[in-house]
Formats: sequence, C-alpha cells, structure tokens
Amino acid sequence: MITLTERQSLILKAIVRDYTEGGNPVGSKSLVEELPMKVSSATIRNEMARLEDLGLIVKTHLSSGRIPSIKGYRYYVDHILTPEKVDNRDLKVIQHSLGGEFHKIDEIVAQSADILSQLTSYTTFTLRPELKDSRLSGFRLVPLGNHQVMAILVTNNGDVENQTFTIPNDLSGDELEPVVRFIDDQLIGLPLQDVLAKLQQEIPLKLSHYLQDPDGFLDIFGSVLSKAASERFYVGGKLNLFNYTSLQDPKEMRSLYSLLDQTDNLANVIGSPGQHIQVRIGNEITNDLLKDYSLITATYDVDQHGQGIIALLGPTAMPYSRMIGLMGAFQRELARKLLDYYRYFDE
Amino acid sequence: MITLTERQSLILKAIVRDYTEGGNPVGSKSLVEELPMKVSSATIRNEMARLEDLGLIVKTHLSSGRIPSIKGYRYYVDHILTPEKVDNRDLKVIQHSLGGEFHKIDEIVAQSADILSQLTSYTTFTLRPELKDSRLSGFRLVPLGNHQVMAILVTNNGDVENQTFTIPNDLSGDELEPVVRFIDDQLIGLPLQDVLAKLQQEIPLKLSHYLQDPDGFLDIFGSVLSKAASERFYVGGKLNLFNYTSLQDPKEMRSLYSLLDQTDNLANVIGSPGQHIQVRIGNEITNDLLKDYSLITATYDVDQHGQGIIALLGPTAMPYSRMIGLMGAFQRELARKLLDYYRYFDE
DNA sequence: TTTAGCACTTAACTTAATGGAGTGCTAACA
DNA sequence: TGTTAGCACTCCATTAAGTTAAGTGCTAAA
Repeated sequence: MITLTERQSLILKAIVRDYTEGGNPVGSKSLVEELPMKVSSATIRNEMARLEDLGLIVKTHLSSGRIPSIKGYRYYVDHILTPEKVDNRDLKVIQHSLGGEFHKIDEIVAQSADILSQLTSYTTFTLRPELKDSRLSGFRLVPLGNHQVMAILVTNNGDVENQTFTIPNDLSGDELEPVVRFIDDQLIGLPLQDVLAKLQQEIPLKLSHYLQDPDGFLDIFGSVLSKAASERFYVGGKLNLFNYTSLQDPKEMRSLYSLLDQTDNLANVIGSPGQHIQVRIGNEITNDLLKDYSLITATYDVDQHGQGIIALLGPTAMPYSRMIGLMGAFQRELARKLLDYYRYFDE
Repeated sequence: MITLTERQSLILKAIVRDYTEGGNPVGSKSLVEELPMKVSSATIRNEMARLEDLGLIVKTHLSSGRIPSIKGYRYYVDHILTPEKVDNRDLKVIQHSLGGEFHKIDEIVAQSADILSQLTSYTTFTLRPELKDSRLSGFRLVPLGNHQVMAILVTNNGDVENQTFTIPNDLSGDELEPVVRFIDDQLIGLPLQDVLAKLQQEIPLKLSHYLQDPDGFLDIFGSVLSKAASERFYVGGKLNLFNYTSLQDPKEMRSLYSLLDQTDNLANVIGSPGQHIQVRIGNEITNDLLKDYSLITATYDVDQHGQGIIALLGPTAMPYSRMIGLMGAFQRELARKLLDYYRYFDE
C-alpha cells in the first residue's frame, strides 16, 4: 500500500494535469512555478525520483521529463482526484437533449451515447436497463398476405419487437387466433426469461393440440422473443476515435475500429461494473486492443426496472475528474428520464 | 480528340498496369522488358515524352518515372481496357452468397454491398430498385395496449414497413377498423407516389367523416409511408477505406469516413448512372472529398420492377478491367436474384 | 526513326553537428 | 536532516551535408 506525503501528492497531481492538458512529459522546472509551495527544482527532482521508485511516474528516455505510469494514473484516480462539478452549460445540453419525446427506450439510450460522446470528444457505450425483469404483456400475429406474417411482441415496459416471416401457406387471422390466445393465456405476465424457459419445455407439447406443425410457429415466436431479450450496446462517437488515438498504422486502426462495430462483443470488454463509477486504465482493460486507452464504466439504476450501463473510452491521458463528473451527471439524468418513460406504461 | 499509335497505346497500358499493381512510378527501362515489341529504353522515353505532351501521364518530379494522369486513366478506360472475365471462384462466391433465402429486399441489397466490397477490398454502395412502381397493397393498425399502436404498410413487392406510435388515448381495434377499411378502399393498389399525393389533397377531407381528429392519424400514416418510400444506399466495406486511402491526417480521414456514414447524402455523390457501367476518375467526381479516388457506378434492371444502383469506390489506381468485370457480374446476378424474389409476390 | 551515351535532376537515405530540455549527483547550506 | 546551487551527462529533435539509385532529356551517330 503506497502512501504519499502531501507534497508528493501535489506533485503527482500536477504531473497528471500538465501531461493530460499539454501532452508533453513534465520537467522539474515547469513544476516550480505551478506548485503552491516554494521549493527549488532540485527538491522537486528528488521527490520525482521517489515517485519514480514507487512506479508512479516514468521517463520516456533517460533524461526526459516524467509522465504518469498506469500505476500513477491509478493512484491519482483512487486517492487524489475529486470529481469535477458538471459545467452548467453541459448539464443544460444533457437535459435538453433528453427532454424531448421518445417512442422507444432504445432511442433514449442511443441518444445518450451520442450526447456523451459529443460532450467528451471520446467514444461512448450505453446499454439499456436489463430486460431480466421485463414481462411479456402482449403477442400478436398479423397476416400480411403474400405468404407473410408479422409477429409482434410487447413487454410491460412498452418495448415492442417485431419481425416479418415468410411462410409456405397463407394463413387467415382466424386460423391464427386460437394460437395467439393460447400464448396469451399461458405466457402473458411472465418474465421474458421464464417465457424462454417454458418455450423449450411444456409449451411445444400443449401447442400440438392447436396446430399440426407447431415447430414453425415456435421458431417464429422464439425468434422474436430472443430478439426482444437480446442486449445491445449503443456506440456513440465512433469517429471520435480519430481524435484521440495515436495510431498511425491503418491496419491497427482498422482492427480497433471493427472492435467498436461488433456491438455484441462489447459486453466482454465492458463487463458489468459495480454500483460506483469504475475506471480501468491501460492494461487493466482485458482487451489487448485497448491497452493504451482508458475505460470508465458505470451503472445507472431505474428502480425496479433494473440497471443499465454507460461507458466511456478515451486516451489514458484524459481529464479524469471532468469525465467522472460527467458520468455522474449521466447516471442521474438518464435514470430520471427512463423512470419518467416507464411510468407512462405503469399506469 | 486524342488518337494514339498502337505502340503508344501499349505503353500507356503498361504504365497503367504497372502503376496499379506496384504503386510506384514507372520508368522507361522496366518497360523495355514488359512490352511485346523490341525497342530500346530511349525510344520508349521519346514515346513517353509524347504521351506526357498529350497530358496522359505525368512525372512526380523532374526526373522521376511516370504515372497516369486523370486524363490518362480516362483514355485507358475509354479506349484501351477490355473488361476482365470474372474469375470462376469469384462468380461462385457471388452466386452462393445470393443463393440463400431472404425475407427482405433490403437484406439482399445489403448483402450484395458486403460481398462486392469483400471481393474488391474497396467500398461499395447499393440501392434497391426504385420504389416508384411499388403499389400499396395493405395497411394495418395494430393496437398494442399501453397507448401504443403499430402501423404496418405492405407493398405489392412484399416490402413491409412498420412503426410504433404513442397515442394519447388507447384505441380498440373496433374503433380503428373503419379508418383502415377506408384507407383500403381508397388507396390500395395505387403507386406509393400517388398515395403520397392523395394524402395531401382529398383524403384529409373525406377522412373527417370517420374521425374527429384526422391529423394525428394522417401523421402516422404519412410517417410510415414516407419511410417506405425513402431510398437508402447500403454501404459495404466502410472499413476497407483504411486499405486504399493514402491519407495520414486523422481529420481528413474523419471527414471522409463521415461522408460514407451519411447514407442520405450519397445520392448526390453517386448520381443516377446510365444504362452502362460508368467510371468517374478523380476530380470527375463532383464531391471534393473524393477527388483522389475513383467511382464506378452502374444500374441493374429488374424488369417492370425498376432499376437499382451499385457503385464502387476505390483508389484512382485500381485494376479497372477486373472491377468492371465484377460490376457486370453483379448487375446480372443481383437482377436475377431480385426477379426471383419478386416473382414470389407476383403469383 | 532508332539507339547509345552522357550530363543532369531528384528523392531517399545516411551521417554528422548542434542546441535545448531535463536528469542525477555532489557538496554546501539552514 | 532536508533543501539548494551547480555541473556533468544524456537523449531527442532539428538542421546540414553527403551519397546513392533511378530516371530523364538531349545529342550525335547508326
């Protein structure tokens, strides 16, 4: 367990700030002017040597200034930093852009990713509140003619999922009705997870009373259901990658970029953060492609509607205190907006 | 009007080929070995000087080898090149990947963009056949409970478009039925364009017999309708940009990339190509961001179902003959597949 | 018309020189 | 014991100079 003196702490803080703002290694002389106490550059050099021994700062070459190491950022984030109060203008932007009327949760969540990336110039990820508590509240089969049927699934949270299928023989609404009614009787009100489970056990058997070939129908129902139960990260500010990356090689650039495109893979990268705002720096991120970046993740709580996730990817040299402040604001504002949205369907 | 001698033509052809394959300016000595006739490098130098006078090739500096100019590529494409027969393996790939079963036209069109970009390592754009001949074949309003209604629109080509709306007061199916029936009577069978037109004229008046407040309903219907009538390019191989661009500056990279993201803007860039395969090179493309690239565009015909567009963006130094061959193959295969698809709904 | 020969140009690479920023260490000082 | 001034040292970045290889245009002869 590392403990720093007051002065060492101030020096580390100043190094992190300078490097984050200017992007250049920080030397002892420039620190003399910035530190609140009156000490010579030699003294600072001595302290810096100690910070280096502790592994908190490193040199880029033998006689260069210092930059924070991963460990240094870590210490800074854990013990020195205080979250910055969100700028009033930023807060206005957030509230205004979430203030409009939305027809889908996904729109709200996607919009959040966009705003956050706009405010930070980094790349952001958002995940809607978990669906595990969602319940099936309605199922429809709408014959469209021409061998097509649309299956629609509604949850108690107002989520609507639909898919169109091509079927060998046209069906009339009358033929479909008993099946839909059966589904309604048996499954409405159950959590989606349970519906998925039942779908593999008792339902096929019972359904065979109503339909000669229940398999086709079950495929359809299952397909919409799993689409509704799937969880997808929204990515905002993908293009911002160009701002903060130091990569030159187009090949690496490409593979990084395509990582951001594989939204189904992002869950592995981001994981499930705890209650508080979590910062992972450099190689603390499990994915090798991101070992030179930092990832800030946080959950947000929407009462009994479960938790969602917001995340922020940027350079290791990012203004952590401002970013953490912003994440906090988003936690609150997004939760509030969604609570508002859900209330509409709870009535 | 430029006319080249047989020998000049062969030299230009060789320069284009060499530069396209190797990426380096081509000198007179290396051409000696490649040309089918027996001439010295000095002779080739003389010919090259003439080609340069004509503006077909240029030097990168006073004593460098030559590279084709825009005008040179133009001449090559117009007078020298012969489309390459499509590799059998490539044809298999195309046919196989379009061979599967699709539930939506958009899936086929998007898939085509992906395959073509995969085969070429460039970026591709595809547009589905024009909708102008599509006719409205069905309209549904499905109440979902919780203040939500889904509007579904079906065309005679099997296109399905849907959108969910939040409405102030819940409506039952019974209330909606006369409205839907009215729409069916008045509008089914008409081309979408005509439907759009009528929607702004006679319909609102007549509809007021059935509904107290037709405006809300018309908004809904109009919204789905315009969604169905909107034409969107699919973009394939966006990431391939990293392969063929020579840009270093992340800022330019970014603006180029975001051009590809604005799918609604692409129509301006791509235009409406004529019957044949059209090649635009460098500054022949109207968009300034693309002045260092080449764009190959072509239409494909699906009989009475209208025309679609495929396009290919790559470096000016691209193997035109192979690319034009591939575009030809796609014209045929995509048209065939779509004809097949439509036939299903024509029955 | 073609060709050999040659002087000339340029990019790309290597090497050397210089200045500046920063460090660690030593010795003196409070 | 902690702090400071001074100094030798290191490394990067930039500039300058030199070298090589590829390629050209031009001239004069075949």
